[in-house]
Amino acid sequence: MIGDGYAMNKRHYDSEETRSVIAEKAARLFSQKGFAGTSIADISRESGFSKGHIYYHFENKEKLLVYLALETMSSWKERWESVSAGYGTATQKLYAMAHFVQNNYKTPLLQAGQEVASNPATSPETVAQLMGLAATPMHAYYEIFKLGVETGEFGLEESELQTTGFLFGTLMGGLCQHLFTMEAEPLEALFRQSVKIFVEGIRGKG
Amino acid sequence: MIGDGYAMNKRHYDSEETRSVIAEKAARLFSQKGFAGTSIADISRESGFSKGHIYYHFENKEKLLVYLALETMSSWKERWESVSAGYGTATQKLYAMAHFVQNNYKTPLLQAGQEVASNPATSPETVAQLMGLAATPMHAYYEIFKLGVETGEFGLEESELQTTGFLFGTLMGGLCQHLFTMEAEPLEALFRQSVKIFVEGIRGKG
DNA sequence: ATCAAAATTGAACGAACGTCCTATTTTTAA
DNA sequence: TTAAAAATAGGACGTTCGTTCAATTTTGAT
Repeated sequence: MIGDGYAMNKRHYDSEETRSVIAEKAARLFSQKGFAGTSIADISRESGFSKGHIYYHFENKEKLLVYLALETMSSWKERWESVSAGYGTATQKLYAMAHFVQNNYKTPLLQAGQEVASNPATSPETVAQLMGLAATPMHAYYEIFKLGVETGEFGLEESELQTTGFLFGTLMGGLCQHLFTMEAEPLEALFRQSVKIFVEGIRGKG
Repeated sequence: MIGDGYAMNKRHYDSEETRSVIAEKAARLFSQKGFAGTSIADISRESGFSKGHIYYHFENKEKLLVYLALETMSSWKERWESVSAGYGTATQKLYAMAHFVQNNYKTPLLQAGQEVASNPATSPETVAQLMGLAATPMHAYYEIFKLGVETGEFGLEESELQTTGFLFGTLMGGLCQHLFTMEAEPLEALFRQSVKIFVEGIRGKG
């Protein structure tokens, strides 16, 4: 209790937990039913808090999605960097990424983001924020392929680095769409086979 | 004018054209904005026909989407079979497929179908119809890889045939999502590179 | 114990939604 | 030319939507 001079302005009445419950339920709903397909009433019912209270924590529906997408992506990046450090070769990192994506990448949420971004009625500011999101995983993929070329694991031209990362990301994203409908084991096999095809398809020495 | 005994019951007052205009515009809207994100008013505005008239041609919004998805897929199959006959090797067919998909595959529409199918409020009959749709392109992909194995172009186990087709389809579908946001040329390059990676990644002789 | 601040509710709003219904116009057959 | 049929428009319906707001309960500091 001594020395509480300044840091005491932290407000821990904890409606922080409420906020995170709302965020969690909203994320799942947006992922499963899309942005337009999810109503505030849905989020209210699922989270157990009133519609009005959702607006106490989030300015509006659009800002809620943006918040979710941003938070998801920044946490994704941190976690991947931690995982990535445990693997040495690009090939290993690629397999690790596939496994990581299956368990962490909330692609459907980013899809909801794309839904919002492609709506002409959406504010340019929101669009800009949402479009920047795809850059995070793309950069991570790019880094792996760049490493692979440097180590000689992969035989890619400089110009193919970006596009290969893009294609790998597209495939990862596509597979994630089946997260809610397929069982984990066969889906994991598909993730692994994806990596195998890419590794074989671009390996050095032609 | 002679011999009009029976086939005369064909009604060609041609509101058939109207129907197809509505269908066309609705398909583009569902593709771009999703099912929930597209209103009947949107379709009315875009097609130039009144809201009420849309219900003259289609029972309701859900049936309209099902009709579009079904029609799109059956026409897709016919056209592909016609194109496919012009190419001899599995590798050639794969490149042809990528090009064909970019110009014909209305993947976003099937995504809208998935959106509807995953909604618990959707009738089981509709769900069943929509879920069967993905089978059409999957079978076409499967046939190509099967051919490739038979000719020795590809080195795949029997058990990998289905999954490889599935992965190729996932990648094609993912790339189609960029049809509305990317320019045609760079997108075509991505389609081609996809095929290259697959062909190299699974070719015979290891 | 008291009181201001924070958290939370529930009702109310206008707008937009899917659908339906009644005209009105256009087409076809007689 | 006329009358039935088909095509089309436009508005009315009940509902649901996102959002706001005044009222209430809970919390933290004094």
